[in-house]
Amino acid sequence: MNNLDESLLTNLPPFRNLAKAQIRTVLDLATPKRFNRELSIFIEGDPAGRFYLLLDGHIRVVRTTPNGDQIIVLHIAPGQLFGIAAAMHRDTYPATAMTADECLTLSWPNALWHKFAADYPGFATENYKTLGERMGEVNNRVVEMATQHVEQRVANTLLRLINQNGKKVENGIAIDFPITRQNLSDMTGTTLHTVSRLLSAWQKGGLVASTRKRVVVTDPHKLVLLSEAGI
DNA sequence: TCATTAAAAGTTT
DNA sequence: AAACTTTTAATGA
Repeated sequence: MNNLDESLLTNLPPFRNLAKAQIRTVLDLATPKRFNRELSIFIEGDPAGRFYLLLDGHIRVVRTTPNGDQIIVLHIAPGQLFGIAAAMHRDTYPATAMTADECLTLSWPNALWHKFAADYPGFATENYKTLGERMGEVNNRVVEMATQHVEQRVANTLLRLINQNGKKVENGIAIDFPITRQNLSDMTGTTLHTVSRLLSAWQKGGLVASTRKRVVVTDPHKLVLLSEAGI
C-alpha cells in the first residue's frame, strides 16, 4: 500500500485503458523514488530487475563505446516507461539511464511486466508502440550520422529535442532540462567546440538563444530549413 | 569541412 | 577558490 494518487497514471498511454480499481492495484505495487540530477538509475549491463516510469524530470539514455566514449542515445520525457528490458526479453539493461535533472520515478519488479501485459489490455500494445517509435528514431539518427553534415545533424537534434522535450516560453521553445554543449556533441558525434561555434552563429542569426546549460529555439522554421539544406 | 589542441574568460558551488 | 562550462583562435587532416 502507498498513498500515490491515481491521477498520476490515468492519462498515460500504457495505463489509459485501465479502470480505476486496476490503476489502484498497479500503484500499490509501485515503488516511488526521487533522484538528484546527474545520477545513474541503472547502468548498461546491469542485471535488469525492474522497469521504470518517469513521472517528472528527464532521463538521458547513454551507451558507452569500447573506447570509453559515451553516446547519448535518446532522452526520456515525463510519462514514459524506461528500463523495459523485460519487453525485449533481455535480462540486462541495454544502456545506462542518467538523470538530466531532478527525477521522480515509479518502478516495478520485472515479473509484473508479464502480469500487466496479460491482465491489462492495451498495456502491451502501447508499450510496443513506444518501443517501435524509439527504434525508428534511433534508425533515423544512424542515417543522419552517415549522410549529413555536422550542422544539419545538430539542427536535427535540436529540433527533436524541442519536439519531444520542448516547453513553450516567451521567445520560442526551450529544451526543458539542463543540456550542455558537451551533451549535444555526444548526441551528434561531434565536439563541444563545434557545437559551441554553431550555437554562437545561430544565436547571431536569431535562430536560438542559449545560455549555460539552457537552449531556447527562437526560430524553429529557420532551423528546419538549415536541417534540410543540401550537402 | 571538421577535429584537435591550447588558452582564456565566464559561471556555479 | 576550485571545478566546470563556454568561447575563440591556431593548426592540420
